[in-house]
Amino acid sequence: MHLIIAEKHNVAKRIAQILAGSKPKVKRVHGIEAFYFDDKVVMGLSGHIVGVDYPPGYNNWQKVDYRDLIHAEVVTRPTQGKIVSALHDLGKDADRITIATDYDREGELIGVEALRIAEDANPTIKADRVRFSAITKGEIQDAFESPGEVDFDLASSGEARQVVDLIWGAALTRFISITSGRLGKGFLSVGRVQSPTLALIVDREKEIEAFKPQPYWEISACLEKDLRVKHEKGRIWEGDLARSIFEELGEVATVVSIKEKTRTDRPPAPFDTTAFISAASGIGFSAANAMRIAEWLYTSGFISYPRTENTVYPKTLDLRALVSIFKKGPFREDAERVLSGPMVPTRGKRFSTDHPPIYPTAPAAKADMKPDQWKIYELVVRRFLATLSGPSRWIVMNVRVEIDGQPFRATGARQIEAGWRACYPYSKAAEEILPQLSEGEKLRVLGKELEEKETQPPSRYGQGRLVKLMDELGLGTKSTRHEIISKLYARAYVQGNPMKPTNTAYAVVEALQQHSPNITKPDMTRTLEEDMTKIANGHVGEEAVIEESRSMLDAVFDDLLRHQEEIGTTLREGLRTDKIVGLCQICGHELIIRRGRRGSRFIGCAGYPDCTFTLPLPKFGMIVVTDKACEEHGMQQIRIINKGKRPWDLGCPKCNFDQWQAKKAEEAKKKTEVDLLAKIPGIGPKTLEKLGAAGVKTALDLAGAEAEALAEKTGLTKKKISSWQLLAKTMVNEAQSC
DNA sequence: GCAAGGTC
Repeated sequence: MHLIIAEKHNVAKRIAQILAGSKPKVKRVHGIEAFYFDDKVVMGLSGHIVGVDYPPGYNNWQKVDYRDLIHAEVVTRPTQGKIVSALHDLGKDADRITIATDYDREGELIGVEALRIAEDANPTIKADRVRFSAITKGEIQDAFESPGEVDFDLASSGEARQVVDLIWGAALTRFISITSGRLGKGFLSVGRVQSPTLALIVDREKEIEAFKPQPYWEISACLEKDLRVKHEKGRIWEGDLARSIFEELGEVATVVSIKEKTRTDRPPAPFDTTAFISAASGIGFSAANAMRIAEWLYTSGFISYPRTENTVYPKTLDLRALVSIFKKGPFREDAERVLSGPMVPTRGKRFSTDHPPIYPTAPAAKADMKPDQWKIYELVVRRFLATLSGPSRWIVMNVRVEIDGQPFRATGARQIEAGWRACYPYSKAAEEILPQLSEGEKLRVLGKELEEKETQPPSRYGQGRLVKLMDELGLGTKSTRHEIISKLYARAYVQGNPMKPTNTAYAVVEALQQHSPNITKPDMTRTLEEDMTKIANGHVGEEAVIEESRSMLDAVFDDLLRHQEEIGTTLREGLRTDKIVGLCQICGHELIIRRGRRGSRFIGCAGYPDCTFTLPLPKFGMIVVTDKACEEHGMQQIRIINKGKRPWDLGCPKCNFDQWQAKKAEEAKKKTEVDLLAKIPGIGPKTLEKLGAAGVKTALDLAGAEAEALAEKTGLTKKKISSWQLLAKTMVNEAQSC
């Protein structure tokens, strides 16, 4: 039998369909679908099916020596048990295995992982490799007609990457966590990709803090015909100059020149993952949420594979047929407009062979999905249609005006052809219509304005922008960038969007920048890439690269361990400041998030034991001290993050506690009133039921009820009710007075 | 309980 291995289930299915003349037979092996035809069977993996880790015995963070961790043997073990078992079974019966995983480095490694399992089951199995860059009939058939060899060097380079990442990540993560005392659930982490990313955010925040705003002035004037003009100098840095210009402005403006130009505004390139996340971020989706929804749309058959670096549609894609699927439904008008045009697709800068750009694969109705899913689907459809639309055209008008010798200008823009903007409303460009004017025309000056402004600091990174930046710097991959960002939130290194680093992040980045600077820079990824290329080319062995990396890490630890005490001090100080909620209103000391003996958490006063002020905090979830303060109590608002749930904005802990107490008191009051009703002599369970059905549930309800109406509703006598009411009133009064 | 990389 001939066994064929693909990287994912979907691809296995497509390959089987293409290679089998007829429909392949589906059989489950250990729960995994395999596709049979002739004497062949195709099976899909789920990416990596094994992973690297330390052998047992290295699990105790505090007890394992760092040096041992750095030099420990790294083992590979199955992470996808069922798939491994299926592969083992199929391998036993196969005399040939063809690796048909994705055509890239990780794909080669994933293929070798599968091959090793098959060889374990059948040592004499013959292996080969097919390479294709699109899952089309032509490409697949060509690839299978001339298979090549498995590239073990390329796979080794991927393996070196895995080991280096594990060793550096584990050793530094443990060191930072132990040294800061943050063990258990709230540990601090370090990694080749996450730490440089965090450093970007921290460095930007430092820039913002160090920013000194510069004052400047802008002069504008309002003219007849509703024409607003600005002084040509734009920003004027000297206040005296600005004032003197402003004061000398007279009553009449003269139009000096009018220039018109047409401007074409080209449609956007097809979506790769980075551009997709960036666009989704622009309409309010976090990177991780956008990818989660895209994943769902993909597995539900609505869009193509969402993890791609390609911004050029492959020739084999039938664009006209694809647009035609939207001839019915909400995109009808746009689809018809596109179909009636020349339909020349745009191309982005990056052309790779991994997967096509993201495009819609099936029509859908709004009712088919949840609102967020629809928003993302609509974005993909509109982007797709936009890439096949013509440019948007504008007439740009530049008007120069003089007021008492001072040059002013106005710029207008009028859209004359919407082009792609007709179907892609996400990036707006506003029109600015200027009145009809002629050169030499005189206009009265109706008003003038001198505005004092300040230069603004750079803005914080939003998630979309950060993903773009990571892409440019080579940090992470199309599949991992959004996960890395989620990780920074999970570790409480950042909060909000745009992202603001916490003091913990400052402290960790600072410690690393001082003692292990390479892990905080994108260069580490770059050097690792270079080493991997060397391994792939056969110039150096996997082991040599790993050993060199180990000795570099040893040198880093020489320094780290020498300074462990001072690193611990600064780290703990950073962590402490993230736990300050505000100042105690009783004694003025800091209010700090503390941990109780049984893992409970509370806000306590630093003045303890002299001051015993406390506030409770929820048992579960990560507590985040936000930068918003309560106006009434001056305390920072609290946010609780539970994995997989929406964050809970608890707000000011004092307000929250007061509300909770008020609610409790209200409930307790209600309860005693309920209890009181049952205590009235003559009211038994049956009568209680009757009263309850009539809406009388507490003694207070009874006291306030209209006796006659209640008698009618319950069938009880009015006399009885009246006597109970008397009792109820006294009981309620008594209860309230004590 | 650590990383980053595949995929669902």
